Order: sequence, then structure tokens, then C-alpha cells
Amino acid sequence: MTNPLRDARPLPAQLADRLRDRIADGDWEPGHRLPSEQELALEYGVSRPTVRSAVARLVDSGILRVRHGAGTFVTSHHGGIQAGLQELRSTSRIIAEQGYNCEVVYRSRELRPASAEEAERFAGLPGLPVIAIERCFLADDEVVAFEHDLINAAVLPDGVAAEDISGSVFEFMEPLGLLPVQALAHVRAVYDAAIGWGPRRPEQPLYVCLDQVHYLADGRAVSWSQAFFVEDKFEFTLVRTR
Amino acid sequence: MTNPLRDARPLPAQLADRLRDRIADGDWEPGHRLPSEQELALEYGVSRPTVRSAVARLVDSGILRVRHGAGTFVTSHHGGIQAGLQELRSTSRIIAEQGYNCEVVYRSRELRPASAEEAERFAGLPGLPVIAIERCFLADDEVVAFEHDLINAAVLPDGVAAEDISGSVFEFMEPLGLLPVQALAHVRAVYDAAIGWGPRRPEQPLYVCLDQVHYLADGRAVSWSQAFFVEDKFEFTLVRTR
DNA sequence: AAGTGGTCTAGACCACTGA
DNA sequence: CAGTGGTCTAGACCACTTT
Repeated sequence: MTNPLRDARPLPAQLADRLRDRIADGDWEPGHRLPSEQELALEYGVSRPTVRSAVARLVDSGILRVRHGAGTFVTSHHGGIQAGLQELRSTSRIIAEQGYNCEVVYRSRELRPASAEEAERFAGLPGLPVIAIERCFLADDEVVAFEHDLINAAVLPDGVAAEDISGSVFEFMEPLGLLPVQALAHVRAVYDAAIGWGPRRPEQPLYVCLDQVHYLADGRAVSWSQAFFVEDKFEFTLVRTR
Repeated sequence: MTNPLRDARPLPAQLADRLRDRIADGDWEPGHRLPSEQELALEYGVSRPTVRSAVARLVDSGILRVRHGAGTFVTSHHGGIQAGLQELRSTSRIIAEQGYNCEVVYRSRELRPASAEEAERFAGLPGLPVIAIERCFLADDEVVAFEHDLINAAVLPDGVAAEDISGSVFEFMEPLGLLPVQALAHVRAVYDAAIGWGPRRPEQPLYVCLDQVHYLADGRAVSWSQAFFVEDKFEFTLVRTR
């Protein structure tokens, strides 16, 4: 059976957060060299592969740069909200961690049966109850993303209503023990005036779309999320290796 | 499998290719379970972490699906050219490996000094010699991508001319020992009629742009590539983990 | 030469699946 | 229950950078 107590995040992700915080706090300035992987392993009481995995995450996010034989260095970064594509984080958290004031505005929230196409995403039958959400994200009062979410209501405990959800979906799911641990994402470019809404929508309806299904630790699909990031407001980085 | 070759690719990448080939050959059909990680490790003479790393690459590409406790399964795939974003492969190879006939058409090839902005990408000075290339990729006679490349001519051996380059840039660089091992990529959405050219350009000028700098094993930046993938012709997949 | 990151191994222990 | 994948460790050896 599933053990609800043992859903701590993996060590590399925890360590990456601690290192990210130290950099954000100015503990290590841009250009500065971090302690060696060996030293970090000792300091945090983990193995060197775990340190390497944590560092790799921050390299993906564009925060660190590694130079073979020389060391690991803090990069200085440019415009846009930095986001590593490979790390699964809630949109609001990505925005907030960059020092912006993040606000989430809901346009609609509705419990309804899923269409055949929608149900297929959850490997479920048509008519499966889902909570459909439309919302947008603001960073310092500027619209930076729109998001369409479909939450599989079958995995939610009884008595949860669509109106209970506000702000971050991740923060809503976490106390229920339903935090997604993995997402299978597709990347698309979208040019569609029907996506944006509200008075502050961007002039040009051009978006990077992350179409992703979120999975729980037990493999169940918990949500289907289509996030539309306003082009130029985000800086999506990615490390590709041979 | 001890690895006697000096500049061989990492074992996980080699193993991923061998598994990919076996799947392409129909050795394992969609839906079928692969041998366990332990068995694959024995069969190929590598450790289990190496097998896991290889499998992770194929999961990123959408070719495999892993079910905890049950096994690793071959997925059946849909439309578009499948490409895992995290794996660095040449555009022509991605297309060819999906069974399409890949053709590369060059529009221009030119040796010239880099502008200030361009040189910055290479951490070089303005005036740095670069080879600028414009080309497009066809899969089964259909245009699927346009690409602008800038190759740092300072890393090329003397006597190499812009006209020597044809087909895949990777295949041109490999025998020179200048194969990139890593790319730092930015993902953007682009809607611009100035990108496409030629009689077969797509009706709608909407692209997923991979803006990437390629690095050699010694850390030198060797090329700056802006690849514009025609929306809907590619299926870029990505696994995001917590 | 010393110290750094790059790669890979062997193996331990856990959680999950399916018979 | 046996077998599978999920996670993490300890350490070996190599290539590279710096002194």
C-alpha cells in the first residue's frame, strides 16, 4: 500500500532549493565559485552524485555554470522570468522565486463531466468528473501567462468543491497528498487571439504553450494543464547533452 | 562494457541508441515490456544506473513509458516528428531516425566578421570570423524547419571554406573532432513571415524556436544556432520532475 | 602536483506491481 | 510472495584546470 508519510521530495531537489536560496540571499554572488562538489557533499551530508544532480538542476535553470576542472560558478542573468524546463514547479512559485509579486486571477471554475477527448488524457472514460479552471498569472501587475487546467475529480476526496480552489493548484493539492511528482509535457508555439482575456492581455497573442499531464507518485494522471506563457516574459532554458 | 575509446560518447547515450534501434527494427513492438533493468544491464555489460540513464532518455523522447513495479513498455506514437528536447541531436538525424527522407537545402553560406552582438554569444570580440548559414530541412519533401547557424571559424582548422559545408553541420564537424557535446538552449515562440523562404514555406509563419549555443568538450562555444521548427510538424516532448 | 568536475560501477534498501 | 523500478551511497578512475 501507499505510504502517505513517505512523500518527501528527492534529495537532489531539496538540495537544489537550498542552494538556490543561498544564491538568492546573496550568499554567493554572480561570478563567485561554489565550494567543490566534495565539500558540498560533506557540508550537506549527502553523496557526491546527489550534489551533482542538484547542481545539474540549477544549471538547467541557468543559475549555475560548470567549468570542468575549474569549478562551479554563479551566472549573472538577464531579462525575463528564468525557468528551467526540466524541473516541475508551479507557475506561481517560479514567478515568486524570481522576486516578483505573483497574483493569480481566476476567470472560471467548474465541475463537469469530461468530454471523450479530455477523458482520454486521464486514461479515463468519458463522463469522468473534472474541475475545469481558467486563470491568468500576473507578475508585478503584468500578465505573463494564461492557464487552462483540468483536474481529475475522481482522485479528489469527497466534499471538495470547485470553489475551494484558489491561487496555486499545487498548494491546493499538497495538503491532500496529491502533489504531482512528474509531468509529461509537449512544447508548442501558439498564435491565437482566443487565448488571452481581460483588460491587460498582451497585444500580440503569441505564446509558448506547455501542454502537460501531471502524474501522482502512484502513476495516476491527476491533471491536464495547458499553460500559455506570453512570449518574451519568460526565459525558458534547457541543457541538451549528447 | 569497458569503454576503451577515448572520445566515445557517454555509455547511456550509446545504449539509448542501441535500444532505439531495436525498437525501430520491430524487435520490441509497441505495448510490449522490455527486459528488466537488471537483465539489460547484464546483457549489455553495464551497470544498472547506466541502463536507467539510457531508459530515461527514451522516456524523454516519448518512446518508452515506465511503470513502477511493473516494467518498462514501448509506447505507440502519434503524429509529428518525435523529438526529446533534452537530447542533443542534429536536426537531420532526428528527422531521418523517424523514417523520413531528410533533405537539407542551403540558401546561403558566408564567411564574415561577427557583429558585436553575435560575438558576445561566443564570448569573443567583434570581428571574430564566423561562417553564417541559412538552410531549411525537408522531411519527405515537406518543409519542417528553417535554421540560421553561426559557426565560430576561429575553432576551425585553416583551409576550411564556407562552401565545404553541406548537409548536416554535425556530420561536417565530427571528423574535425569538433562535435558539440552540450547546448544551452532557450525556447521561444516566433510568429514572423521573414523566417520562412522558398516556394514550400508554410502558410502560417508560426514556429517553435530553439535558440542554442553549442559547446565543445573543452568548453569553447563552437556555434550559435537558431532553429525554427514549423508548428505541428514536430512533437517536442519533455519529462519534468519534482 | 593538487584539486576540480566527468563518468561509471556495485550494491544497498525501499516502494510498488501482479500472481 | 518474487520481481520490478526508485533512490541513494561510496568509491574508483579519468580528464581537465590551476598553481
